[in-house]
Amino acid sequence: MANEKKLVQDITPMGEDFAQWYTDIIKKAQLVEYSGVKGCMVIQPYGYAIWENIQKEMDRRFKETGVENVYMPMFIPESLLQREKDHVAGFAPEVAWVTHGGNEKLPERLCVRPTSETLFCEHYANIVQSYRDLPKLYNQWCSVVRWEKTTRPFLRHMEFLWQEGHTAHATQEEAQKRTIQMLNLYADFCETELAIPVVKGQKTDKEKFAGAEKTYTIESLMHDGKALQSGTSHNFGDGFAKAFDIKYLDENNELTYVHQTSWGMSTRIIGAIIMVHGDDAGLKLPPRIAPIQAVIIPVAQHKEGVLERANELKEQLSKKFRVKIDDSDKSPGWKFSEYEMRGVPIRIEIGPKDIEKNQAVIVSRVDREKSFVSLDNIEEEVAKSLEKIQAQMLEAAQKNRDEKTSVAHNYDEFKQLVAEKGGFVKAMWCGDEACELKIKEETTATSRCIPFEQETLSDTCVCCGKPASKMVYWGKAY
RNA sequence: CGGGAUGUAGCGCAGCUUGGUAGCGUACUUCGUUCGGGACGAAGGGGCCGCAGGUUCAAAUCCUGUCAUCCCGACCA
Repeated sequence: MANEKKLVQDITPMGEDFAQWYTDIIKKAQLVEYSGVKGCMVIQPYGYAIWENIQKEMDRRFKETGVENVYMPMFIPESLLQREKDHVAGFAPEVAWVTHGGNEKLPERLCVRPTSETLFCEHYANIVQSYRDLPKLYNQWCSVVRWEKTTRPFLRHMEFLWQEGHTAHATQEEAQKRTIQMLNLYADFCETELAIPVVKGQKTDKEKFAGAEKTYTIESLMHDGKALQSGTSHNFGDGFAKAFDIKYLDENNELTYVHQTSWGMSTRIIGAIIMVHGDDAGLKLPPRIAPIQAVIIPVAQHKEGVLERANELKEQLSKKFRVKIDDSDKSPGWKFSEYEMRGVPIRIEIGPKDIEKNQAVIVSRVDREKSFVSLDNIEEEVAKSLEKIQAQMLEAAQKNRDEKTSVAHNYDEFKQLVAEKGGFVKAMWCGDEACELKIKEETTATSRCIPFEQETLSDTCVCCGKPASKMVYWGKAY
């Protein structure tokens, strides 16, 4: 359709004010509502349904690799949190403390979990005795609390939902293998299910997780050129095992420390879905996780037989797809715009003219392209259309990311790219944290990751000019 | 936590300069006509103006404080 005019009022155009566009969409599409609790948001049914679909598929993938779900307490005694030095230093500034039970002051205060490494470690120390007990591949779906200074829907809540996987292995090799396996799982999940292309790589020491030996990340790029860390996977080596005394007897009857990993993805990823795919008409949800994959809009529904046929169609399609029918007495035009704004991948129009011809009209959210399909093979047509949309969305996101990825050969070029173009800037780095700090200080860009796919852009660090062997993705981030 | 902005009906806003007890658009309810890209008419319902103090005969309006939200930094998934 050539009709490009803005149908939905009150959504600030992206180009005008991206941040406002983001909040407008979240409010208009009813994903999140602010609550009376500072920094905590109400995730509304439509937003939560996206999370449920993400959970369902991710959980399936975890279990396929042998992971089991567990549930840990939400409180951590202060003494337990203190056990690993780097870990507590990293999280202490942002934990919430419980000091009273009823009217009585607690002998030891409890923190509300900001993450559960310490609890898993304590548990593993209890249950791991022999190499036969390993590996332990646990995951939990829960919420965690971090006392953030500022919050934004999905991107930063004081309490947020996530999954945290925690594994214990006999050897460092095995732990490393699992760390990378989960990173790859996240990356594949993002690309296949969410149509979000990611860059896989390792975090620099400055950016790595508190207590980790190595932190890996998948980084995605939003429509405004800012990066978003979309999932992480850490290898702890035996650092936590030593702090928590997690030992097992190996085949040679020798006491050995376990090697651990942890990995997580949060509701923040929903923010990525919005910012990677959305446009000025509203949300655009990847078919695979869209709560409603197809909405049926009866046209001239007061005419005889229309609603009946539309409902039949709904029944038929519901066996294979997530389908909604809107038979409210709003005008068809209103419904068209509404479901576009809410990101529903396809709309099916069915009216008297269609019924006469035994057809329906399928309209894609991606390009508003209309196709007339016979009711006899509509299931196949819907399936085909959803698949096509999923592919188109990934392609568009890839194109956007590629266009916003550039190479800086020297510092002037680097500064200019970060300031004027944004996006990912690829540049060589000497490995010295001082350069990272200087770059952040002067450009506000941070090192996003040292990608697995390395290129040699030059022999010298873009910042200090000393010899460099690592190519790094830099960018402003959420 | 620093700098800036904004809080008036579900949402978007006007009114504030010059105090006199609240209005517009949209959404909502009912009825009728409509229905293939946000339909039209008529009649209704809804707000002690973020909150708490103060000044005043009188405060949405002036003053102080506080809270929340947004933007830019710092911190972080």
